[in-house]
Amino acid sequence: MIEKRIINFDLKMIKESGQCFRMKEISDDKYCLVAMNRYLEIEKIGLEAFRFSCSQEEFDSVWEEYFDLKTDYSKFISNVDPSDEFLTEAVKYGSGIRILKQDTWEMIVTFIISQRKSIPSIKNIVERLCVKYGDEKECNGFTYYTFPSYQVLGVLELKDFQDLGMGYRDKYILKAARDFLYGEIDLEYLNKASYEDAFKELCNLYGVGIKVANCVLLFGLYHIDAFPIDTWIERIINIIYDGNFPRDKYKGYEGIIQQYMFYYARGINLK
DNA sequence: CTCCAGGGGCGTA
DNA sequence: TACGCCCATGGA
Repeated sequence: MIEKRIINFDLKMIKESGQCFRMKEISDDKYCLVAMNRYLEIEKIGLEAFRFSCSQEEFDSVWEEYFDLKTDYSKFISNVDPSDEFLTEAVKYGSGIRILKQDTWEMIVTFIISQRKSIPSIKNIVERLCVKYGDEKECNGFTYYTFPSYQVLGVLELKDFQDLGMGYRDKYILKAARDFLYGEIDLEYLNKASYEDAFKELCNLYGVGIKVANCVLLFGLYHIDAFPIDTWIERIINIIYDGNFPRDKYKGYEGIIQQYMFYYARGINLK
């Protein structure tokens, strides 16, 4: 157990921001997640104070980077064009959001699953996949399941996915797992590649298009200039920005701006 | 280029 | 109990 003081960090906002699917609310001020083959609980114990259920060493080596805690998000918020009422409200509304640096393989599979799915549905499928093919682990008496590796998924057959509810996406995931397993695509390369190179490589995967590739780039590879356009963002651009969002104003970190927009639009149920 | 399947759960009425 | 929609993509 360690305690940290962190600003622009809201567990509920991060959980609801649609970038991660394995974070759960235990109570109003307490959340847990399974990520990076570990289980973590975080409790809000004061205005800007949090208690992490891990050692200082684990925090330093895993979670500080995972939650992007070295980045000052207040500068993204204060740089918003004040004449842009929607975005000004959006960053206020989602001021505790952070872009997580999640496992690349997990992001590929998760966002393949996400296509044409609602967030609750995505969570259910991911959980079933982990329970069935992840490793069972235990932390302080709590049993959890890690996200299955491509080594595990790549040797399965299509029928092994059928009771998980992923529908036609099963063939995409099996093919992706085999591509990694047989070295058709390389995680090390993806991690080091530029935005453009990683984008091209991701789009070569069967079932990965522009939207999913940008989600992997943003939520897994921390290319914060990636700007995924889903139905919500498309709706915002059309309704609020008359079909043209001024990305240039936020060049280099438009992915973070995108996340505020997404979270706000969903929160107010923009129609 | 356009159109549409594909599987199934979730939210709204 | 219906029915539209869902953080899209591949293939015709």
